[in-house]
Amino acid sequence: MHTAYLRPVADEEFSHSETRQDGLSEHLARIKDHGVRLRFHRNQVIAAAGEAAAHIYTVASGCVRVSHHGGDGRRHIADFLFGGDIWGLGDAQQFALTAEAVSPVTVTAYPRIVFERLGEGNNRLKTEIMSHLSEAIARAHRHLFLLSRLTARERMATFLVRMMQQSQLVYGARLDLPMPRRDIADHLGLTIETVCRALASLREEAVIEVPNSHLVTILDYGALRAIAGHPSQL
Amino acid sequence: MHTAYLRPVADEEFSHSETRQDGLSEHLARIKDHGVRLRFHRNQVIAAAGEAAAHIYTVASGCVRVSHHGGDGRRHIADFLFGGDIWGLGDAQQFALTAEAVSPVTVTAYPRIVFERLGEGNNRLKTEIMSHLSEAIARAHRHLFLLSRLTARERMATFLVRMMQQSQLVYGARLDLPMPRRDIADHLGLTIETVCRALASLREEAVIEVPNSHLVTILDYGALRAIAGHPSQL
DNA sequence: CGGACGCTTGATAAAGTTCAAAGAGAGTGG
DNA sequence: CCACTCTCTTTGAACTTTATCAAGCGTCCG
Repeated sequence: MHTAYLRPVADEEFSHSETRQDGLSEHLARIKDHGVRLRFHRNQVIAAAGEAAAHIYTVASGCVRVSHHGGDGRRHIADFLFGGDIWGLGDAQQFALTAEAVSPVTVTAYPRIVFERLGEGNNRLKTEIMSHLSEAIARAHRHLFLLSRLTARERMATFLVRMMQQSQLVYGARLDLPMPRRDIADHLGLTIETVCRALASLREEAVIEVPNSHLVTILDYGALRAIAGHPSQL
Repeated sequence: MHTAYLRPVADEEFSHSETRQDGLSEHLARIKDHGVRLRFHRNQVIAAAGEAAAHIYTVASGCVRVSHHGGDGRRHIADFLFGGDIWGLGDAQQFALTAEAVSPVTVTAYPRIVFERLGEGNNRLKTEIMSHLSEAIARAHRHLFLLSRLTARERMATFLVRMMQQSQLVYGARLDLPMPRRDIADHLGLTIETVCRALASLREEAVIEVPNSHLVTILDYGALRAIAGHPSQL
């Protein structure tokens, strides 16, 4: 029996101590008076690709997808963000990707200009940003390998393991997937149908259960990790 | 007739004014006495994944592939580096990826510790590094879309356009591809055979010529770009 | 000249996509 | 509260793209 993935329910008030935490939140706390709290409905655009990158965002609650839209309807979701995740760092003048609400979302938007002023002469902050960007690169590279070389089953298993590791939405062995199948498909470079079949395949082998479409119960975490493959891919 | 891609032959001595240039080279010039020039044969490992990230590298000449090796022989090449490109920035203690020589390569290795000392209190340098990392993220995201949603032909066309834009190895409309088909395949998430067939398909439509396996002549750059698709993918 | 290696092309197979249809769930209005 | 509708999910069947297997070719180098 694996228990390493057991996690308590995350209280709203704890959301800033959550996943993918770098030391940036303490810096943001210093300009919290400039932060504006915004709410978005499901599928609402938080910031569009091409738009002037005027703000930096932190996700307070909910799930955000960050995606690239090709001209002809083809789409790729680069990442899902959850409570505590930061987005919009980096020095691009315009956003390269679009951020949309997967579920009802609350974000805090900090004017970039204030953040940059905070960074001037603040070496520790710049180091933290570099660290954040480095981690983003490492994540992207792991995903490149997934898209380049893993089978549909392996991608699905890897995705579930990643969600287990980083999501605040784990209750025991139950994993909440707030995003629809289409989003998972566009994240893993598959179609909706293949995502369904990959889940069905894992279900048939008693690795997971799928009580409903937004919930997955992990029955055999070891098997799931084994299917996902090399640890460096997670 | 398109001429925008015409470029002079790059002289060895000009290689530091080449592709993907950020403002980092001037900073490196200040610690050039600490730089060690190293030569590598084809397929020699310059730095392996997992190895302590003790140095930062700049490519003086030749072509380097940066790759991720899955346990079972599956491989993905995240990027190809050419003269002037810098590699090893970011704050990871170990390299996440392996760098190998595609062709005979000359690199300059700077001890990371010296570089970091240079960065202490040097805000401009840190800003440059952030900029470099941001660009690396943007590149990775474009490649995620390629792997996720483009067909073999589209990937090949995109690859050729990218190489045209960034390579120093363009002589008129002739493009030198120093890497073997296997490397291209592992970069594009395809097999060797599919790379061959994609090239053959472009050749049959008179978009390119392939005088020999390391040389491609671009006959119709406009068509190539059209096949590659949305500009944001390049 | 011979052998090794990399490239190309062909035939077959497999994985995943597309098309189609049916079922499940959530929200809405009567 | 129920019926209705809309959206999302699931499964099946046919098809397409790409991978795999196999053979032949060219070229580079000893």
